Amino acid sequence: MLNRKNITIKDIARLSGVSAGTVDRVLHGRGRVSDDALKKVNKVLEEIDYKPNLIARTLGSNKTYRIAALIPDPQQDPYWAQSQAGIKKAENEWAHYNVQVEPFPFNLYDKSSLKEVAEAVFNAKPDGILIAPIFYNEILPFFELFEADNIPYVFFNTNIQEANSLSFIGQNLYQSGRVGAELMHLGRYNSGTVAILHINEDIHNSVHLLEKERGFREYFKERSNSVFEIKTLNLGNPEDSSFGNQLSGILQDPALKGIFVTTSKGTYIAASYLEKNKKQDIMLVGYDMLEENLQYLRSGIINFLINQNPKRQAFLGINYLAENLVFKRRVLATDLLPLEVITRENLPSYLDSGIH
Amino acid sequence: MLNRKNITIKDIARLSGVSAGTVDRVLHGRGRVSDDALKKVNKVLEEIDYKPNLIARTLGSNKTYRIAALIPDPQQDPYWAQSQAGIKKAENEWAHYNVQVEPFPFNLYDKSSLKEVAEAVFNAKPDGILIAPIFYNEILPFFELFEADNIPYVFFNTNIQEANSLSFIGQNLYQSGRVGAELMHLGRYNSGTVAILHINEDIHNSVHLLEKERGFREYFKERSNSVFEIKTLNLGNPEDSSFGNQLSGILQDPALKGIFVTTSKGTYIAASYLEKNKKQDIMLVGYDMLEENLQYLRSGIINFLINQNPKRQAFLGINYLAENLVFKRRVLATDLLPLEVITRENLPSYLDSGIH
DNA sequence: GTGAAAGCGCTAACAA
DNA sequence: TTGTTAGCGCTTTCAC
Repeated sequence: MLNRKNITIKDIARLSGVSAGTVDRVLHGRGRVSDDALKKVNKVLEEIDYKPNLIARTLGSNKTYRIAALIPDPQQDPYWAQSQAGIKKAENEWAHYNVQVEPFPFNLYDKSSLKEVAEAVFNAKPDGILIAPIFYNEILPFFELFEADNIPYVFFNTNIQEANSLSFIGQNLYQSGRVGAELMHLGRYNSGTVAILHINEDIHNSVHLLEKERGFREYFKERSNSVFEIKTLNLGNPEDSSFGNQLSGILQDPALKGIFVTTSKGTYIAASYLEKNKKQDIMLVGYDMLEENLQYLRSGIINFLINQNPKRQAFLGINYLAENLVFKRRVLATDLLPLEVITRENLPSYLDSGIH
Repeated sequence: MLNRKNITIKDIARLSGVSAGTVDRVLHGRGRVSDDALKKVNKVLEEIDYKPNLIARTLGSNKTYRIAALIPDPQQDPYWAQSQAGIKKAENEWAHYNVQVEPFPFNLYDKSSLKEVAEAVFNAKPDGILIAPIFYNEILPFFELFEADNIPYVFFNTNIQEANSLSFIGQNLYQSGRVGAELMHLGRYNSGTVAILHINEDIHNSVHLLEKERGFREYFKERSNSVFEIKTLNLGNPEDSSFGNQLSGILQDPALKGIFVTTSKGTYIAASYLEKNKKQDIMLVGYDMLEENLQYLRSGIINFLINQNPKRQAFLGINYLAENLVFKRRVLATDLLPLEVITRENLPSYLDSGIH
């Protein structure tokens, strides 16, 4: 266990015949440095393996970083509540490094709200921004503003390719649909009807849902030996009067063998209808570990949940921003999280482990 | 975004009318402090919410921590190679805090090797120890020694209840067997023979394997509607001449519908036999994302892998030790990781994500 | 027992 | 353009 002493700025200063202050200036490109000094320092830097002591750096600079979190109001949806939990967790872990996170919640059901709140974020001049950019048109104009101010921003949940985000954390939606199909395919049936349900009170993520549908359909297209008929149903707000009728309608189809629900809230809504109609033998595959979904998973109404891991997504989002700010570290451009399959039997292990 | 300045040791010193040094002595119980001073400081501490600045602490103390990692030789087994990868990852992350990890590999196939290496660990007087305590009798006597030296140790992979380890990271093996059974149950069959295969060249973990078997059997016992006959087969070293015969033997059973293999290496060995014998329709459920297993998962020979996540187990083990040493943080006593289900379709997402 | 003071490695303000 | 200096908050040594 050799304990080679680390190289410090002082060492570099001594070796290159300048002062620590000058070395600091060279290292950070701040301030005017003479060509001569620059050369001398760079020469030394090339020869040795200098790793700045980040602990000392944060202590010395004594700076606090403020991150703004622009996400849908957690109170409006359990899915987004989990995101918020991830943000809180990350904030706790970074508190040592003087990183603070301020939430800027917007109304999930009112696009203009995103605009207003984004405006507020911009005015707050944070050091970094975490965004769930679910309303494309509303958020788009702000990216230029953020970039003009040199404020790094990270996306999670939804990606916007055209923007210059520091990184994106989410899942491969197409592949997610394929996993849904695979799980459905595991059931005992090889023919009949399978329904894809978009229960979509928040219309924002229709692109999301279509990607999942595409993956789902393509999986079956590749398998000629299974002769499912795949139907898509777009259901709107569960409060609407037509909603119940439509849903009950398809449940009457005697050929119906399985349902793939593309949203997390939709999953337990569909489950409740299955239960009400005593449809025990229909495979139900849906999304996310919402409390309601877990109940139905335990009771066997839901067969599989695909975990989109909203908590971890947001957690990683803050992490990436913080690492970039504190450690000036270049971070992953795209982080696609694993498509976790939750079943009745492995559910307890997911709940027990501290990760989720 | 209120920026309440943090309370420092100086503040406490001023408020209680003593010096910073004395406050430090009180906080850490080091050194002799007069009753009077003790009272004054404690009074202030009770009234305010003091959170030590851990960054400053590590910088100030300028101490380096050495962690010894006592694990099977990674070169002998791909499973343990993954553990080592986790250790390396953790070491990198903690390098800032002057935490170093030194590997102490022992021979997986020679119990006495563990003894020797443990001896070497003890002599190295590390600040913390990560152990995969797979040979019970050999490692047991060392715990007293470690404790006498006040060296915290953390288990992963295998737990030893009687020892006073700081924590244990692993999985619930019984539940893991249940998940295996559940996945098997998802197949298209409801009757026939299902084989549990213990392919166990390293006899050490027989307890492990029996726990998995127990879970597997109990799952089916709870379901009277499925009439599988469950057979257990203990196979030894794949190099042995009898091995191939035994394995081929059960594959001849026309009633055989599925195989549950309880070890990671055993999984691809069983898969290779299925492939050789062109047994396409037999469900194969096994363990871990070894490269060989992934091939068979992709080609459809293996249906499911349960991920024991050796990399993450070891990673967390170092994390827990480091947090305990650096931050004096009390850590989770038992961390049972999620029982991740890997399928052909979600595999890419597991490989892409940086976690695994 | 206790306070003063130096130091951890880096940053940043200030003279020069 | 540069070196010096005074911190950041805590630990640790060393007189008293």
